[in-house]
Amino acid sequence: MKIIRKTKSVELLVKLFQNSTNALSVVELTDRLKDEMNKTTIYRILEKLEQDGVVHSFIGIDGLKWYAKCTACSSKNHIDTHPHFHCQKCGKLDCVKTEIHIPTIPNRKIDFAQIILVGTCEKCL
Amino acid sequence: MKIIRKTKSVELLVKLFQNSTNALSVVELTDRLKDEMNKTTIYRILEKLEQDGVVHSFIGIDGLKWYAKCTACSSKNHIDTHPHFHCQKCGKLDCVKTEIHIPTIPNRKIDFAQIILVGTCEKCL
DNA sequence: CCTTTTAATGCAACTCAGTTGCAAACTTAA
DNA sequence: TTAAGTTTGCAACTGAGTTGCATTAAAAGG
Repeated sequence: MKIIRKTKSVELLVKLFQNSTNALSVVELTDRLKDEMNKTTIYRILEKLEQDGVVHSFIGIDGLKWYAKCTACSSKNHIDTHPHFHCQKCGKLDCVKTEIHIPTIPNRKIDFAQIILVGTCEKCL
Repeated sequence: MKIIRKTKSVELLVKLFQNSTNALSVVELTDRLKDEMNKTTIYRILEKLEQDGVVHSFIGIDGLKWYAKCTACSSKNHIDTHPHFHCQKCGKLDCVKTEIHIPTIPNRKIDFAQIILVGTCEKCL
């Protein structure tokens, strides 16, 4: 079992997610951390953090890769079923706790659902 | 009101969507039509077809742009609320008619939801 | 404390989807 | 038939994400 080593870079990234209620795109991260570490490093650490169940990722409606901290995930069981909310005005993206019921579909097996709610957030209303 | 001109390229693309029950990625289209037309043309025509309510687009969980024919859309009212089903085995992606109820979220305005159901399709089961 | 092994990082170059500018070809209208 | 407007192709570009390889840093073993 290969556990991620807590290097400076890893701790810096983890802290960023802990201090943030919303999701972060890799693009934003590489920009904010461009003086601290290389973008390749960021991509690699995020990949490991996801494997370890620290963060989860998804592709936004902008086509970018977004990461957000997990609250109840493990390396084996990623609960990605919660929806994400994308504000079209400020561009912020966060996880929402609201559960959405996914109906079964005849003759198909649904493993998980990726749900992105698009609209206007609290601040921008 | 600028209506799309029905050139050979446009008709070819429209026919492809009419004969297909599932969604088509631009990548697949540019490959299938590489002898008929340029990829720039494909991107431009799809953009216009979407404006006219002939097709609708979305970003798949693969990060690629997918298009599918509309059944009840107009240039003004795109009903993108229906979910899409992505088969992880064969990679096919299609529209499903199953309606999914989107609950309201306090202090937020939801314009639309992008829902991608990921699993195994009829054929691959 | 020093050497060996292993893992983490940076850099540059690359891939690939999607975009843009411009010139050539084709339509339409006068 | 000419002039104006549209569509297309081509080439070059953009930008997110990836890969290979050399370098550096950290753990392990004496």
